[in-house]
Amino acid sequence: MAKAPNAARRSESSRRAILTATQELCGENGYRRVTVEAIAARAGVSKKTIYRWWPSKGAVVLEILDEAASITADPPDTGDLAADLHTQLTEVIGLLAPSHTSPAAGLIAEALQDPDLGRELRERVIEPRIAKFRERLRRAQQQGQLSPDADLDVALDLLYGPLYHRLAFHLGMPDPDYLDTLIAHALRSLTPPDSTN
Amino acid sequence: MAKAPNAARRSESSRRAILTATQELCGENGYRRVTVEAIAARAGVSKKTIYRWWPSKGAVVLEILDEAASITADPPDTGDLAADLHTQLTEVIGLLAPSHTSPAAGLIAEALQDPDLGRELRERVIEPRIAKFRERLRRAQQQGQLSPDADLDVALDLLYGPLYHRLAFHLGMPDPDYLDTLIAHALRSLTPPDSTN
Amino acid sequence: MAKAPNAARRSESSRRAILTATQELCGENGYRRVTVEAIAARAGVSKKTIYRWWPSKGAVVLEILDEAASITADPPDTGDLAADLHTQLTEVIGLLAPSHTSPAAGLIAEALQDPDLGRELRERVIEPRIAKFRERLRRAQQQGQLSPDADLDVALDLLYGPLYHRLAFHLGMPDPDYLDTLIAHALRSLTPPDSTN
Amino acid sequence: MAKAPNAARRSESSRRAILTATQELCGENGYRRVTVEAIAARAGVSKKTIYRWWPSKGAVVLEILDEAASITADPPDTGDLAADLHTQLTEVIGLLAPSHTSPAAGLIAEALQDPDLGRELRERVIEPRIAKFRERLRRAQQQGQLSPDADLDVALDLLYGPLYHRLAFHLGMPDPDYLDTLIAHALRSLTPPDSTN
DNA sequence: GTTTAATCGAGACGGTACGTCAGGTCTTATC
DNA sequence: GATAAGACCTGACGTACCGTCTCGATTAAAC
Repeated sequence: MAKAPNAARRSESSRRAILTATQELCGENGYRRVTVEAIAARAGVSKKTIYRWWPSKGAVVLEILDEAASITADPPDTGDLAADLHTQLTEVIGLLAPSHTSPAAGLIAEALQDPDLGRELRERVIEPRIAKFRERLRRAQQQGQLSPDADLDVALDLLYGPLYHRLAFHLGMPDPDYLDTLIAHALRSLTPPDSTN
Repeated sequence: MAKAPNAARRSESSRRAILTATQELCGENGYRRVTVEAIAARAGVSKKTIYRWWPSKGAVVLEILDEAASITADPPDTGDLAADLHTQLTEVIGLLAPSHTSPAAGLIAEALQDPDLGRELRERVIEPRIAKFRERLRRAQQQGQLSPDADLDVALDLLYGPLYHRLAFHLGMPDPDYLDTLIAHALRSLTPPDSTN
Repeated sequence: MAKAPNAARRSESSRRAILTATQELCGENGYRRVTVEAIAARAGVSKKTIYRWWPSKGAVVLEILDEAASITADPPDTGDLAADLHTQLTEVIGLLAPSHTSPAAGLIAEALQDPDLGRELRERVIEPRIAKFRERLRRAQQQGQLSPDADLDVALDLLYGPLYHRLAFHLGMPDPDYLDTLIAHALRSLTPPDSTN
Repeated sequence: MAKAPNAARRSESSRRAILTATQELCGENGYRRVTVEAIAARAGVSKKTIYRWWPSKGAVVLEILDEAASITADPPDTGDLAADLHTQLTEVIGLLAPSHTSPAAGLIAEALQDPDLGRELRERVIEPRIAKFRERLRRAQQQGQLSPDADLDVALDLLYGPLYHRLAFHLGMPDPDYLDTLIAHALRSLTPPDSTN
């Protein structure tokens, strides 16, 4: 505790400048080519200030995603499950594309090879959002739109999986029609065969 | 043209040493921490020799995967589709885990941020294998095990997707039971509702 | 003018703590490795407080020497010129050795490359002491112990010179016997050849 | 031994560029303000190349002095001892002045606080030259120009000392007349009182 | 006895340079 | 002509201090 920098005296303007510069540089050059030096230069900030508050470039980008995620509303619940899923997944697709300039895609790539960063990413950004998504699915399940014994983890894998499959191999994110097809298949497999839906 | 290295004079022993050293170093330190310098030192080879034949560390690893893929047999076809899928996906899981020392996972991570490497990876390693996998599915479709109008791309997304979803967030690869569950869901959504399977 | 610090409000305890910490750190690590940050930490003082009253580390050390010099008595005058010179030079040797932890030696080294600090050092510490030394020599001259036309600057150069010559090349300070030899030579060259001394 | 860089492959042009750049920068900014980064930039060389062959800025400057010393002829021997000393000391004065841009003065200042550098400076540059100077004095002694029992170390201290005394306090190097006076005093103290010189 | 204004501790800040590391190119000598 | 060895330029890394600055809290002078 005693070693932590004194957050009370932290300069909010520097923090903002760093986050903004990082986002801009990701957009311009792609996550991979962003360097801490360039962030510092663009933000008009010393490298020390970046390293004082974040352990690495990845942590800065993580905070960007974290902020973005905080602002984002909860998963929609209009009553139409398929439509809500479409809305939700479209938003995720928007975060991941285009993969070579998306901070999110860059961070996922780095986190793949950095367990610490991966854990941070999962705990601070992914799981909270997934939890809400799962709640949405649970509500649907309680309303009989999903099989009562459906495994919601399976649902998450079937719905999110294709996005990351395609991301991994630059296959291009699903277009709206294809996304609907994917959702339809996922839902069909999670719905009782004799359902009257 | 005159500048292209003359493959006829290429030293096979150097090539082997490089590939072996790379694979060992990936296993020991993880893809991320492997450097061309370390490969050269371990292989008893000059960096120049590596760069003469491969453009980057990623390309070396790609060749390792390529070789491994060539050796691997075609997707199994025992007649039992679910079992064959299980076999096939288990093999992929074996390639991807553990994600921090798997050359494949490392290469996917790097390719995410390097379009050229991504293209190479897709064309030389992924697509040929997927093509065979798709053939296997097509045979199943012709035998009525899948809906005649099922979209095989959807099948690929539903079957492979969960692996990459879990890879992306260090969620752990599916265990055999869960894998069966995933396969069952995928197949159910690709099978006519009135199917007697 | 309004910006000049108000000496009346100055905290004497901070001043003392800074000077003490500096002296300790010089002794422990050598002048070169002493930093303003370390002084502040050791003294329990903010860097701002140091910079408010001194322009640099060198100035702090200068004040230490200045204080020490003020305490020190005037050059001795027992009537025995050679003995008095021996006493005086021995004291200077004590200040300069051991050269890597002596604040004085460190300051001289830094002043060599910093004209401003050099001027301060000369004006505040060196010249006042040299003036008294010169007076002592003048008294000796008036008493016929030195040639009436002896150049006292030469005397200073011959007497002090060897110390700095040896300091410059880590040749070790003269031991008492050698010091006597040096003094004898200096005096001989400053004394009339037919002197009956 | 195995860890030492392979001097056989060393680039002489880089070495020259580094030494030249360093000398220029010393002359322009003074030793103190010369940085390894600036040397590298001016020489069109990477910092790595500098650190491969020298441990520090001081070592580079040391090599400059070493080279200069190698080129310089031996101490003169015209038979006129006082004149030869004058020539020799004038050359040393030329090396040390002006003290704020002279590489030699800067190096002496740094070596004062860096025992390793000090030892290198002494062994590689100072002692070889002093040895020849001492030989010159010994020849003079054998020819009866100095007292047969004169201590040549004392001679060195008396002759070189004033230069370093004045260097230490920015007192200005002796002008030719004053230098003659100093030499005359030193010689008088080293010559038998009844000498007929 | 209050004001009140400067100093104090703490330490964040923009900088400069450090010394190190790896990338990818080029040179030299060997086979 | 390909190779092993490794020097080279480039550029980024993460760190150490510099000297400046902003914050409340303290404190001594002026009211």
